[in-house]
Amino acid sequence: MLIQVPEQGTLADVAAHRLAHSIVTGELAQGQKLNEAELAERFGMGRGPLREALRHLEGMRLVTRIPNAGTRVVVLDRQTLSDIYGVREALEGMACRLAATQMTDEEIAKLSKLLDNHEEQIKKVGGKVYSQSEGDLDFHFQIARGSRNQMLMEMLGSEQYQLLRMCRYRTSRKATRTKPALQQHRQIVAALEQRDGELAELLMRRHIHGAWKSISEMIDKEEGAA
Amino acid sequence: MLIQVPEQGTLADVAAHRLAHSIVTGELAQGQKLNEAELAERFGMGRGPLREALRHLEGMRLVTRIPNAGTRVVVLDRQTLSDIYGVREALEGMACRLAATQMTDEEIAKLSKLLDNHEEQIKKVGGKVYSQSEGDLDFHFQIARGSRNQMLMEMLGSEQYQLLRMCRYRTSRKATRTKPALQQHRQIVAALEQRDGELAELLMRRHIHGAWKSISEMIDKEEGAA
DNA sequence: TTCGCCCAGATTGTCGACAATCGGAGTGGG
DNA sequence: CCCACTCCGATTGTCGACAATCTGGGCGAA
Repeated sequence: MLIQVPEQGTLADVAAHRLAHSIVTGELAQGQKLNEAELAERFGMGRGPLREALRHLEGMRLVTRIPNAGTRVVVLDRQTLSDIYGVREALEGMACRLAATQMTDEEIAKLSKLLDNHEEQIKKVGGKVYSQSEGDLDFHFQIARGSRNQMLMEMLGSEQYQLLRMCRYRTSRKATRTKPALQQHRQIVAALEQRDGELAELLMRRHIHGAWKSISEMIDKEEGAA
Repeated sequence: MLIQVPEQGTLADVAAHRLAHSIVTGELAQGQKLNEAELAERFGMGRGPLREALRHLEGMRLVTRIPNAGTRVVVLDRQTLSDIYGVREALEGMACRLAATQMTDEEIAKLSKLLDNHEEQIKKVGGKVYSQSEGDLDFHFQIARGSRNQMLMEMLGSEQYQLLRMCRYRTSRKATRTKPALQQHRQIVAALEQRDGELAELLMRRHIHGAWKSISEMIDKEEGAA
């Protein structure tokens, strides 16, 4: 659904997808250096296609490259994360406003159902926090789809601008705040059902702002500990 | 200023920059196929670096690639342009709101001065419509800088998401609407001087919305003629 | 001791050649 | 006359080797 099949196209494409996945899931640590020869062997291909994959990732800002000094996974410091959440607030708010007028009744019903599943999983306690996070991702992406704005969809959910997804994986597995989040999701769906775009936008912005505040505190604590 | 030096890094980097520039200025037509061997010879390099450059552009969505069938310049149809302007409205509005509280007095004064130059050039009649468009670009970018949000700056002005710039070059040279645009710019600067973020956002959104309406009509006319 | 130089080892950048695949012209049959 | 098949040229995908550059450690002189 969100994770697309490895795409049996060129080797460079599969490498780009695998690397992108490894990066957003945190399997590759931030700032980690990416050795071309090593990765090429791991993926069973030559260095040519692998370099192309790295250039692709560089284009979407998942990695940083310094000439003659290698490429590294991008580092999301506190300031960058703050910036990202600010942009997300604007974009997802916009998506909500549009979705309120553009989504079909069926889509909204499906969204509501998604939250039911979500609640179910939370009751069964936290073994599967990961899938919970994945579900949250799905919720936000479905709304982006509902906006009927292709660019918005790409920025928020698709392979493009994975940065937004990256911080989620990095933070949301800590799994605080799942219950208030669910509550807020319900409120948003209610606003969509009433076709109240302004309210939906307001609620979404508040939801994301709250998420950032929570994550921000968490970072402060981590840094205090370290 | 906005156009960065060709960057004497790797060959792939200079190719990426030259191609990106050719695309956003319209020197390379939309949908045009890009032949690897031909471009490589034109730039005086092998196909390796050139392919990397294409992969980079693919990452930033300036070109589309179909396996075993070559890469083409992205095509901005009417729907895509509409989507882009919608996103720009949200992002530049946000930039304005932030800039109202973040910009220094000096920066705002400089912005006002920029508009003076701008007005000067308009009075000298339109030989240099191109530079007028460049000036408009600068105005918007300076505000993005004023937001102090790095991600916003990259999305709106820097090399990333050149799509936004691309449609400008393609449309704004027609040079209608320069005077009302200048008027709106003045209003925005006035709002910034008063540190009224809400008003500044409103004005910017209206400004961009108006620009889209104007461009949309122009496209309709073109399609009607064709 | 400490600073600077120099030299390997490793890593990145570039090229040329070869294999795989696609599109289209030409041809033959219905 | 039209459709389908085949083959060929052109273009893309991939690999291996070589050149250029950086990094880190050892050595010698002040």
